[in-house]
Amino acid sequence: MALPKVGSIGEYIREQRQQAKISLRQLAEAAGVSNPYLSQIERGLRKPSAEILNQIAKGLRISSQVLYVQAGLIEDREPPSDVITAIRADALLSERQRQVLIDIYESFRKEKRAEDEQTSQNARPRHDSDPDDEPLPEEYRAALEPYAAPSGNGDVTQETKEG
Amino acid sequence: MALPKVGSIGEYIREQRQQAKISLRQLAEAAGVSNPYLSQIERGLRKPSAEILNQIAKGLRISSQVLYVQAGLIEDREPPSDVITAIRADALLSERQRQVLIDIYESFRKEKRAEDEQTSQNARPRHDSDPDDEPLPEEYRAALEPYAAPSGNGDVTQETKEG
DNA sequence: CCACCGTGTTTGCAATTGCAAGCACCGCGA
DNA sequence: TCGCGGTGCTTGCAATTGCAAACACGGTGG
Repeated sequence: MALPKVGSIGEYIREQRQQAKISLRQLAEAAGVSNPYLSQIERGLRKPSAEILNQIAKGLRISSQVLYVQAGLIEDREPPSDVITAIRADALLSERQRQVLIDIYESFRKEKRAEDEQTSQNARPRHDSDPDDEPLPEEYRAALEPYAAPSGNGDVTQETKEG
Repeated sequence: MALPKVGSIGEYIREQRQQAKISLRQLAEAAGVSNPYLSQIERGLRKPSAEILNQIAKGLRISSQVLYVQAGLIEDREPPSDVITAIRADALLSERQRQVLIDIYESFRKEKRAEDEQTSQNARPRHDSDPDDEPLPEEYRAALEPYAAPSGNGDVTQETKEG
C-alpha cells in the first residue's frame, strides 16, 4: 500500500491546523463540523466522509485534493510522471513562482542523486521516516527565504525556529 | 436531509456505465461494491462516501476527480493541481523534500489567490463557504505570516541561485 | 410448462458517521 | 477560595452507509 494510512489524514489535518495556529474548536466551526468529531478525526478514530473532508479543507483554506490524496482517495489518478511538466502546466502560478518551484525541485533531485551515489546502488526502497536526517542545505534556504518556513509542517514535535 | 440532492452524480455514473456497456452488477463487482447499493446510488437514493466513489471511478476507468466534481465535493474551483499529485508520486524525492515542495506550492497558491483578490474583486469566483463564516478571520493572518506578509512586501521572487 | 440465467430493485440489519451534552484539565482575575 | 473562559476528550444516541438476502421482470431452451 503506497497510499498513506487513514490515520495519517488525521495527523495531517492536525498539523495543518496547528500550523495555522487555530484551536480545534475554531477549525470545527470554520469547517462546520462538531468539535468532538474533529477531535476524533484528528486522532484517527473516525474516517470522515468526503463531504466533511471538503469542509475541513475549506476551513483550513487548503486544497481539497490535498486532503483527498492524504486520505488515499485520489491515488489511482494517472500521475504526471513529471513534476516539472505539472508545474509548467499549472496556470495558477506566476511565472516567477513556477521558476522557483522548478528550481527547488531540481535542486532536490540533485541532492537526492548525490545521496544515491554515496550509498552506492544499494537498493533502498524508501527513506521511510528520517525526519531530521539533515537540514536543508543553504542553496534551498535562498529559495525559501521569502517564505522562511524551514520546518514546514513536517515536524511538529520540535520547534526548530527558536527566537 | 432525508433527500440527498446528489442525483447528478448517480445519473452521471449510470451514463458512464451504460456508455461502457456493462451491467450494474458488472460494475458493482469491478468496483467492489454491492449491486443493490450501486443501484441506489445511481438513482440518487444514497450518497456514496468518497471511498465508494473512488472505487466506482476505478471500476469505470475514469478519473476520481471527475466524480468528485460531479458529486460537488471539489466544487471549490480546484484547478489542475496535478503538481501535488506529481510531487507525491515522485519516488525520487525524500519525504521531507516532498513536504517542503508541497508546502511551498501551497503557499504560492495562497499568495496568488490573495493577489488575485486584490487586483480584481469583481471577477472573484465566489469563495464564500457559509454565511456564518467570517470574511477573513484574523487567525489566518497569523497562519500566513511566516510565509508571506500581505501587508508588507509581497514580492517573493529572488534570484535563487542560478544565473 | 417450468427451470435457468440475466437485468435492476426492494427489504431488513450490522456497522459507522456525525453530533449534542458533558467531562477533565489549565490559566487568569476577583 | 471560588468563578470564568479556554483547551481537548469521552459518552450515549439519531441518522446514515453499505451489504446480504430476497424480490419482480424478461428472455432462452429442456
